[in-house]
This record gives sequence, C-alpha cells and structure tokens, in this order.
Amino acid sequence: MKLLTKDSDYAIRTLMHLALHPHEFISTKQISDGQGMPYQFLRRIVQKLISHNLVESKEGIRGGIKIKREPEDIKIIDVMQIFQGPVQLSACMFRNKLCENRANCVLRRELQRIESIVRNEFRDVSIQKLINGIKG
Amino acid sequence: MKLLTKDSDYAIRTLMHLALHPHEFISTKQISDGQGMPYQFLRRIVQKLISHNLVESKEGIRGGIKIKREPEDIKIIDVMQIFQGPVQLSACMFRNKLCENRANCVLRRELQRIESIVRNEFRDVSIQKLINGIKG
DNA sequence: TTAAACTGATACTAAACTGGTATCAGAAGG
DNA sequence: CCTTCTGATACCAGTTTAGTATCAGTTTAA
Repeated sequence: MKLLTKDSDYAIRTLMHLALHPHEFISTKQISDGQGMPYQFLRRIVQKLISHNLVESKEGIRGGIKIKREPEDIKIIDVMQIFQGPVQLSACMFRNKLCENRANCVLRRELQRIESIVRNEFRDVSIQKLINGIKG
Repeated sequence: MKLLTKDSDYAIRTLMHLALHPHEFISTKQISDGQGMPYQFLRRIVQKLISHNLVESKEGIRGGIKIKREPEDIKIIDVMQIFQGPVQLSACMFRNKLCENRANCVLRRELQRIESIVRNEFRDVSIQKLINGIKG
C-alpha cells in the first residue's frame, strides 16, 4: 500500500519551496536541480499544478512559477487528489445488490471508516504546516 | 490511493466464510461460486493463505480448505501484508543524506505519522470482528 | 478400479499505472 | 535575435493488477 506517489511527493516539495519564496517567479529548472528531481518529469507535474490553480506561471526569459494560493489553504490531500485521484474502496463486488450479502457490507463499512480517517489526516496537513515544521 | 487490492479483498471474504464454518473442509469452487469470485484467481489466493498458515487444506474428492487460526487472531493487516506488502513511504529522495534538507524530513515525518495510524486501524480489525458485524 | 472432485504448482496474459524522457512550438527580455 | 523560459504532447520501459489456463497428483465413493 503506497500512500504517496512520486508525482504527489515532488509536487508537495515544489509547493513548499514556492511557499518559501512567495513573491518571486522561480524556474522549474532551478527547482528540479536544487531538489534533485528529474526536470522533464517535474515540468509535467508543474503544468498540472498550474491547471489546478495552485501555481501561476510567467513565460519567457525571467519567467518561472509562483505559488498562487495561501500555503495554509493548500492541503496535501488536494495535491494527492490531483495526481492520485480519490481515496477509494476496493470496488464493490456486488454493485447494486450490494447488501444482499451482509458479510461484504461489513468489510465495506470498515474500509469506509478507515478511509475517512485517512482523508481527515491528509486534509489536516497544509503546505504551511509543513514549512512551519522546518524551523522546529 | 487504493487501500485494498482485489486479492486482499477476496482473501478476507474467504476467511470470513471459513470462520463461519470452522469445522468443515469447503472447496474453493464452492466459495468462488457462492461469493462471485473468479475461481482460478481465488485458487492462487488460497494457496498463499495456506503457505502463510492461515488456512489448511485437504486434497481429494471430499477435500477443500478450513481455517487454521482463531478468527480473533487474524487481523486484516496480516492479510494485506501477504498480498500487498508493507505500508510504505514514498521512497526517500535523498537516501543517506536524508536530513540535510530539512524540508524533506518534515514531509517524511508527517507520512510516517499517518502510516502508523493506518497500520493501527488495520491491525485493530480481525476476521472475528468482521463476522460479529454481520449479526448486528 | 476408475471416474469425479479436489488441491499443488506454475505459466501466461492484457490492461493499467508509474516514473521518466524527448520534442517542438511560442513567449519574453536584454 | 539569441537565450531562457513555459505550453503542449507524445513516447517509453518496467511493474503491478486482475484474471486465465494447464497439467500433475490425491482422495473417495460407486
């Protein structure tokens, strides 16, 4: 069970970096070099962050990217959902006839409970909270 | 993010079924038919449960499988670890030089905290607990 | 004594996902 | 007009997931 994929990971680290320099446009190249992330891979990730309005960009020679929302308001569950989709159940075996078989519902119910705990944990961690932790 | 794969799912449902009939050998065919699981797929899953000592088997015409451990003692995290391996971090980017970059440690620390919550939740759910839920 | 109903063991497959690379175009600034 | 940047895609290999297939051997009951 993998909670975080590489693209979510890189995206979060990038957002942290941008949040530390909220008024400058920083090039993707500079970030990928500094953080040891593959440049082309990060470019694709950054484009998604832009299309989801977490980051804004400026083209051209002094261009780059800049964080667009308050770091307190960006929760890591938002980033994960962009790259990994929603936290989801093992797809239900019985579709509509779901609850004919009680045994299956029991498992499903437990999974939903745990999923909701996981979602809450990831919703509780913002980019700001992460960068606060750096100083500590 | 998928918490449970199909093989874990089928394995848990199978263990629940076996736990409800702890003294009989039941054929894999009967279980796969009754629960709507693909037979050959379930056979491979069952063999893993046997090799991990959760289930015992009897060959031949009146043979089948039977649960081998107390349903209270089989936690769903055990089953998940058989089929999905351990709950794991996004692999560390910096290997040994991990903590030179404090920002990365912060993310890592949060992930570890959440992982431990997830592990505890899955460790708290036994096959017995699931079948108790059926009656309720 | 043999056919049917089982498990043991293993090999194969298609599709999706993951992580990464490459390319070509166009914008902006000096 | 050259360099540095983003926009937009297309490509790729390896792994994982979910499922199928096959052949061998064991047991039992008719």
